[in-house]
Amino acid sequence: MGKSLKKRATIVDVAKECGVSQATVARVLSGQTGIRTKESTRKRVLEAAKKVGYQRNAIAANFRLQKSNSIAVSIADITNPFFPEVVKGIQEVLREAGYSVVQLYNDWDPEVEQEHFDYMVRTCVEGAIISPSSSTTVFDVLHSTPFVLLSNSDKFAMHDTVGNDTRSGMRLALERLYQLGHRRIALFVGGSMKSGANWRAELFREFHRERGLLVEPEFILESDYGVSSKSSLAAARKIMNSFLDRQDLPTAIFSSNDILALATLQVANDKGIGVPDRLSVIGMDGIFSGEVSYPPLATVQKNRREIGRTAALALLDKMKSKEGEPARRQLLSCKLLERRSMGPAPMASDD
Amino acid sequence: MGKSLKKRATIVDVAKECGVSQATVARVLSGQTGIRTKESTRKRVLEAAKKVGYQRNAIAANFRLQKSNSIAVSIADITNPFFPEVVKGIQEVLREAGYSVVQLYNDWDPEVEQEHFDYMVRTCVEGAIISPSSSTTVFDVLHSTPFVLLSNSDKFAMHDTVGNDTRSGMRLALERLYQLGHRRIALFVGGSMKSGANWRAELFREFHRERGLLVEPEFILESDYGVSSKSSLAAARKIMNSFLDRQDLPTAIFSSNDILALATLQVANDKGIGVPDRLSVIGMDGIFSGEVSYPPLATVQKNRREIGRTAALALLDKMKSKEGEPARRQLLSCKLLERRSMGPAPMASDD
DNA sequence: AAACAGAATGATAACGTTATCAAAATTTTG
DNA sequence: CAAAATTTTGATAACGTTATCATTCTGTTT
Repeated sequence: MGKSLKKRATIVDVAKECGVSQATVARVLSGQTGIRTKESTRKRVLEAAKKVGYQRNAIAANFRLQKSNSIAVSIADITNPFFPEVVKGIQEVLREAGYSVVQLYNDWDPEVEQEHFDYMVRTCVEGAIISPSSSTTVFDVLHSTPFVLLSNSDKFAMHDTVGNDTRSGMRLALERLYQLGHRRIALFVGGSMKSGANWRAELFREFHRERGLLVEPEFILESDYGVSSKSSLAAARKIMNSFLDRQDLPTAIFSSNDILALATLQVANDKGIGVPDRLSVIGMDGIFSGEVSYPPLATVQKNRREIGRTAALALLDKMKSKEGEPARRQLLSCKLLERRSMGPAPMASDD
Repeated sequence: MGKSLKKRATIVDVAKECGVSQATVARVLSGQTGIRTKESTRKRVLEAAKKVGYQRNAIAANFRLQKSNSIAVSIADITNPFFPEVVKGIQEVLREAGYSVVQLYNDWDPEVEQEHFDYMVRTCVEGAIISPSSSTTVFDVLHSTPFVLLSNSDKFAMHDTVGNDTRSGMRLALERLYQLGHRRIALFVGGSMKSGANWRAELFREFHRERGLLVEPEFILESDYGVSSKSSLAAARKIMNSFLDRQDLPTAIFSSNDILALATLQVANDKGIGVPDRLSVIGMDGIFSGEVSYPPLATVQKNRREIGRTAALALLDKMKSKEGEPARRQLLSCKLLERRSMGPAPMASDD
């Protein structure tokens, strides 16, 4: 406000400076290709622009062109270690395509999320990439704004989505554990979307059924998903603290995300339960902390950057496409990262 | 593009719908307080707006008002675990103040950074919070855009800065180590800004001088700061792998950031060097990974969210202030977080 | 040198909102 | 009940850019 901003130069100023019409100046400076201008005037204009310190007013240009040149990314919480890498992937692609990216964080609050949707419409973002705060998020406000969801839930099948094939990823881990001789496996899930936990438990039971194993109900553990990694960690630690006291421990624990697995590792270390000698621990996501834990955390890795890139490309696609095309769903495959927290099952009699 | 966006409704449409002038509609819908409108027409307008699905066109409004309502945050890399929390703090404050935040990542590339500065001017951001990519970053382009730097370097003394009092933080750690009986301490610094390493080494020597200890030159270790946490970790691990093989190990290692310390922990674990029994390890920053390492990492904690909040408040301040006020420098104090990777120095004769 | 084609330039109208001022409607006052 | 005071409305001009069309300036051809 108070700044003595001596009115930034406009094309009119440039035009006056070098004695041509503003139309000519606009032609030269609009950054368009394939405009015809005499080389000599072109030069004069560029010099004059430099002299008066002209900088294109993007607001005015956007207004005239009726477009914002910006795309919104709506996620719950940038401090969740899953997201930064995703955002980076998104940025890479969208910057390349000439868009600027506005990020909106809703802290898992559906109301804030809806406000953000309103904001997107108001600011005329040309598209959005959204990680829904819950499985019941409604996107009505965005009826004329193209968007892509970061999700692998069936609930959003009517929209374009990009997600990880966590089902296959989970199978990958379970099968490898089985192959390593593990027969007593526990499942540790976080309950961010209540529904999410269910399919995991289902798949877990299915896996056991297929192999004629029976599932010990007590081996399906659930932890509240906190609003931050810190609180998730604390909640998970608490559950593991009581679980790992039992006599008949499983030989392996598969966790639906790395935070849960890291909590498990910590508690195991504290209780002197050797990992992986007595207990194998596998997580899911591939966050950085898993690289520096002890032992380093085996995990089902999601390629987060690729998710971001794929989502961005999908959005650009959608923005170009006609309305009424069927929803496209992309599931990226996960990769099992066998780090030292997993190993062969201990001999049954050893204990 | 292809979307059949049946021309979104404008105030003109609303005006037609309820038979008043667009001026009246604007008065009702501009969201301004203290405008005088008859309650009955006010209601009519609001109803009509709802009916035609009016959403204020923020681009047009911003254009008219000659302001963007947005603020830029320029940082190197959002996947650096230091930043997300800072950004969160910034967002909290700026959202509250009614601004939207555009984030720009330059991946430590000064050229990209300069492009981002140009972008800020073009898009008329009303302010910027910048974590300089190097100590030689030039801010000339931003002469009429208020900005605040995230830095504690003297190099930027002419600008408003918000940073951590890392000097005091480092002393805090060293003094505590001394108090715990450590006399053979090593310093492990990362060389992001070459200059940064120097003051740390200087302070390290000063600390020893004050206590009549002599500094073993080989106890000052330097690691290249990678472009990502991953590469930083690898580089640090390599250095520690050879350093920790020596016979006369220090009893403690202070690292200038948590990544270096976590690498140290890992290598120590691998080599069977007990932490903290034989070696105390302290890091700096307080990133999440330090909570899940083994043992949990003692660290000089920077309150990253508070840094963000403080920077945002400082920027809002600066935006309101007249030009020509002296640069304000805020250094937030750090806190020593004594987790289990640090402990009393081992008895000299024990080994 | 006249006629033409083609390139370069200029004048002007949008884009949707807000702000200013004048006009109309309403209420208050003598 | 008229005049004044006040509230409420309407007409209109910006904001800086781009796009359209008309115009002027080139250079080429007969």
